[in-house]
Amino acid sequence: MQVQDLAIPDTLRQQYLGLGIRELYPPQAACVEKGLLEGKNLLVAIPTASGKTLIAEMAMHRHIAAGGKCLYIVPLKALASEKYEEFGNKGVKIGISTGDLDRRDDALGKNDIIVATSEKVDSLLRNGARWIPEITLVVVDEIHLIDSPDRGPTLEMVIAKMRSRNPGMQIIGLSATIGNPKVLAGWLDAELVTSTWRPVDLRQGVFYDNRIQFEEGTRPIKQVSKNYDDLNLCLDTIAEGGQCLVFVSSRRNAEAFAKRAASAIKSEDAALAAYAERLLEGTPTEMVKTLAACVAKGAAFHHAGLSRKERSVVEEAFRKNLLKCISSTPTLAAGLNLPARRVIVRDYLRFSAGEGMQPIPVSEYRQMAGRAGRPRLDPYGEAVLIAKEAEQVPELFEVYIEAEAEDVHSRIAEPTALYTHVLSLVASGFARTRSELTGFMNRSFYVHEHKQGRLIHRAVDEALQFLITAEMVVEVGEHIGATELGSLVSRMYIDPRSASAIVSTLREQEDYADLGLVQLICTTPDMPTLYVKNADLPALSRMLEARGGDLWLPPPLDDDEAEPYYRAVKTAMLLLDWTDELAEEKICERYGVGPGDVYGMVESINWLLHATSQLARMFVPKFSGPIAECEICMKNGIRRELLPLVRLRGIGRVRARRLFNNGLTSPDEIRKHPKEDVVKILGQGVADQIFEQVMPRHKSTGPAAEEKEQPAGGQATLFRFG
DNA sequence: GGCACAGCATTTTAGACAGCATGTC
DNA sequence: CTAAAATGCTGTGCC
Repeated sequence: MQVQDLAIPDTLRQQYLGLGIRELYPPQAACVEKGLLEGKNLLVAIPTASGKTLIAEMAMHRHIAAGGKCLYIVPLKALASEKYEEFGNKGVKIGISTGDLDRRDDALGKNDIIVATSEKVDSLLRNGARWIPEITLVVVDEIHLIDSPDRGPTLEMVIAKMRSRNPGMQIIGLSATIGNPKVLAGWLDAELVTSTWRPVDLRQGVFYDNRIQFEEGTRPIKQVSKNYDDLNLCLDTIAEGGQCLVFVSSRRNAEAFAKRAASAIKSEDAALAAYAERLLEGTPTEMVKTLAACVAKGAAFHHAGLSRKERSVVEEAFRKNLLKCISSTPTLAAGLNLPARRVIVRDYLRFSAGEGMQPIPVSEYRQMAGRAGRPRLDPYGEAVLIAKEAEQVPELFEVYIEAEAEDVHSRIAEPTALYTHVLSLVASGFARTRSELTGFMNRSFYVHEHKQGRLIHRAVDEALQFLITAEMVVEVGEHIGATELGSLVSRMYIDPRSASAIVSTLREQEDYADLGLVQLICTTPDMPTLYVKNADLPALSRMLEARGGDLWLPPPLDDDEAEPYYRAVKTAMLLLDWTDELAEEKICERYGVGPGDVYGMVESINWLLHATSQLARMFVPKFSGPIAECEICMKNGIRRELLPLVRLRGIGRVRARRLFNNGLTSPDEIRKHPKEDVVKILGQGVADQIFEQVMPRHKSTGPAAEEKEQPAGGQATLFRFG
């Protein structure tokens, strides 16, 4: 099918022709034939990198040309940014909305395409974003993630809510190949497009005894290292001029492989040295030093312990073909598009708590294998599994290479997933009575899949009962509605169980304590917690001994609850070290984590502290002041004594500390000192900025310091009935 | 008695969404 | 419950 003949806007056609795209890939053509450009719903279940983006883009431009608006839903923040870039510069307005990147609500609605994560879309629906009814096309990327136990229910609910709100809208689901695409397509009232076609030839094989056995023929691999097959496979691709991605099961494995690869590759490139230098800026942690040493020699590792900056350095250097090899945990498999000539799936067993070592699912193998082969750059891609015994060779072929993809199932019948979604349906007006609630759930993928909803209706009742007991929902005759608390919890996007635990524990306390507060939040299901090692136990007991009085939750008597308790306490300790201004590298060392973990944890607690301070304002006003202070301390990573200083614009944790240690402990104090003192500490520019704020020039406006201050009392206008 | 070290036993183990309101070194 | 690598611990040999 020729681009020339497509019913797409002419500007887009010219763009494509300009890029040398004249003919559609077969799966793309199939989509057009099934009514992609005529508003038909579509489920496109095709392999990674076979042109899904173009399919979505053509449909979106059609809608925009007809005055419509499009919503593109992605599973990861990193993917949102990637799609934002891809869709940009083509004559339409793109907006992006994730937890940390956001145009304001109303301005967001001015865009033609809005890219957002599924949770953010859910949140926008809960908060009543005004542009939602204008959406005429929803594209759901990686729609098979509806099967994910933790995040799948949100995706399912978002799809159901959007379709319920905008009944005439077109929906396009983009999926990896799955076992039961017809069932999913049936739920979406969609035409189904499946295909195994790929733009770059993918050769899949198993390595054993110094050769790769492909489906057709074998390929010998030179044995450079005696002990490490994975390294030999990697060096083989490099010798041939390709790059290599190695997927392993743990961070430690990823780092160990990168070290080995680095000392075997030994690149000496000035550009690589510059990247390594960039990593070492500031005071690097041990992990970053290791990473920089590897990068300098042409290899790197990639896992969630890396901060965003570190990740982007690695990704960029790999894209520029400077890095020859990355060893990675699953971060890279699911995340952004970073293809390589050869993908080595070294560890296909992964530890899982309570279940021991588990084989990874076929879908995950496919996702990793799909990274092999860069379109237009590599002649072919290779995905290689490593066998340790001869018998494993046919087994791996059977279990992964020739296996059918798994079926996709609804995960929405999990009672724990339903608390938040039932509350949201009630609070945002999707269900005003029990029968409306049942009616909504009857249109879920779960009921479509199982042809009956006994289990789910029971789970919904259970969730509703919890919400009524927790005073988030009230039932008056026929009518069910959200209370002020329920509405707030739904809009803050926290788990009702978290909110309930926070409110009831706050109410029980006589006195405020940072430790108790942070401990409480770390115990909620919304907070990720650190793993507790045996070696941590002495330090934890010492802490419980010394500061037990400040804890708000006593140690459990039951052994089963000991682990989550210790995890929460350890996490709380890390966060208190952060507000105690302990240097990042010390925190990483003390808790055995990477910079990325620290940021992740701080980000989570900030979100929950914000929610907690809103809850406290409403229900436990005596704590609302100190909690709001704790929130600012956590956001900046400072002790309480610096609070007055960070209220000034341009002052963060470092500058505030420098001022404080020089005796300038508050804006008032600064005003009393000669300006030269501040210039000496922070330099001319910053000093100017500070004095502008500290010295009131107009009586009417007052100093900026006061404007930034938050009101401590209740703000009735913040809340409205749902 | 004290130290170095081989060899066996034990420990440890992936990832990442959300609020809010804009500016740190 | 399944693996594999790093770290911890014990015991031996030697001075």
